[in-house]
Amino acid sequence: ENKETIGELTNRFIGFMNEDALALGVEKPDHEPRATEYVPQMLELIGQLEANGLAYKATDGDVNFSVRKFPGYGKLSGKSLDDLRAGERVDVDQAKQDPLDFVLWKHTKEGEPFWESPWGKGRPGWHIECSAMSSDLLGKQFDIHGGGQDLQFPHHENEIAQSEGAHKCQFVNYWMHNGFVRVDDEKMSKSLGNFFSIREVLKKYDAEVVRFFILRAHYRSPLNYSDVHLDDARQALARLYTALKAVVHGEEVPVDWNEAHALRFRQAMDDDFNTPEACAVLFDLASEVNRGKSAALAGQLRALAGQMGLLKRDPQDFLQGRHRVIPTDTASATISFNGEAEGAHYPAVERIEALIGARAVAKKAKNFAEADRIRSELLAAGIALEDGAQGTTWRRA
RNA sequence: GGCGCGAUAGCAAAGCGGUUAUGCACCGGAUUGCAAAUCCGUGUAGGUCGGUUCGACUCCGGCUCGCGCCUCCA
Repeated sequence: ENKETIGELTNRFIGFMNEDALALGVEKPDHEPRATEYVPQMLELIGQLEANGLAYKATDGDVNFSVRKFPGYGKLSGKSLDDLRAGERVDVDQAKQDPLDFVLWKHTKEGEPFWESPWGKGRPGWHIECSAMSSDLLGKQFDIHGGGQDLQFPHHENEIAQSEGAHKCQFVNYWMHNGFVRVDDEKMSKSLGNFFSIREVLKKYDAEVVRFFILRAHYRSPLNYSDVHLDDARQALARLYTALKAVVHGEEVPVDWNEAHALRFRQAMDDDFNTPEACAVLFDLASEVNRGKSAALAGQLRALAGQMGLLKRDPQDFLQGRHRVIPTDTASATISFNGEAEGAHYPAVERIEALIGARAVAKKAKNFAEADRIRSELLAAGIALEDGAQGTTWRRA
């Protein structure tokens, strides 16, 4: 519609995705394969499946995988071929030998992109892409394969059938399926109109708050998104940063893995990535930091949180809402305090500091009415003051 | 209908066959000029019906409710 080529369009959206991931503190993968660059490997895999008697060319020109000929079919999702109701919602393709057979190679259709192949011009089926790319980059057998729980069947089941059917060895050692994001307890979907993107959320909420919100729940659980929950996460994360702020702990130190909290933390993370339990350890540690003002424990708190990509910033920057990373339409940009949350208007830092100074003068003169008036004025503007031994500090309320 | 996952206090969310999860919110106290932050303390749990057990939120079974998949595409 907008005259972009397929390559330009996909590159544009890959760029957006990378910006969002960067903002959330997601580390870059070692490989970011693209299906279109792996067609030769896919053809090789399909050829191997044909040689092993698991693939056939159907009357319509498609090359299909024959699920009945692969003994383990259904082992991941616990489905039985005889119980599945093919054609329940969509008419069964008559060219298939079995209704549940899936396409490895689609014959070309007018106006669609195509590649040459031993089975004629066409394009790959969805499932074969993943089998070809993963075995090429990670080997015929590898440890962990992840994905949304909706992909377990048929996609991951089909990946297993293809990969094990071609290579004759176990495909994946562990499967990890994550729960869905819901909005106000409804499934996020375009038809419900409750669909929004990461970058829209990041206009309103700090990326680290979003990251922390996700880590507070187990990856397999459904994640119910709502502003109330994001606000809750922000308050909780502020407690951790406040503990760091209260104790001077100098340079960043590595995790002391022999220390009690670290042992609990590691145990939780080793148990199917129990990040909620790991977060609980961080809060216990924060309480101890607050009690004992121990620089060593504060360093440990920051180091352990860093394992999950948290608490990496200067505490004041977080508490005062500075230096947020917000994706833009062009490139990621670090913005400062005044470009803050959509629709909110906070006073300039100079203004805040001037008012704090004026309040200090009033307090010294025992003019508490004026001091309280200034504090109220700032609070109404979303700025909370805290009087400590080292003077008054401020943060976003 | 089949297969799978889930149901925890006001909200969110874990572990665990008997002993405080944790966070937010709330309440009492300390601290503070008053607050905030922090500390100390209290309270509020485990859908429902049965079973196993000396003892069940935790194990087993039924039921109810919710979610995913059972489909072309991705």
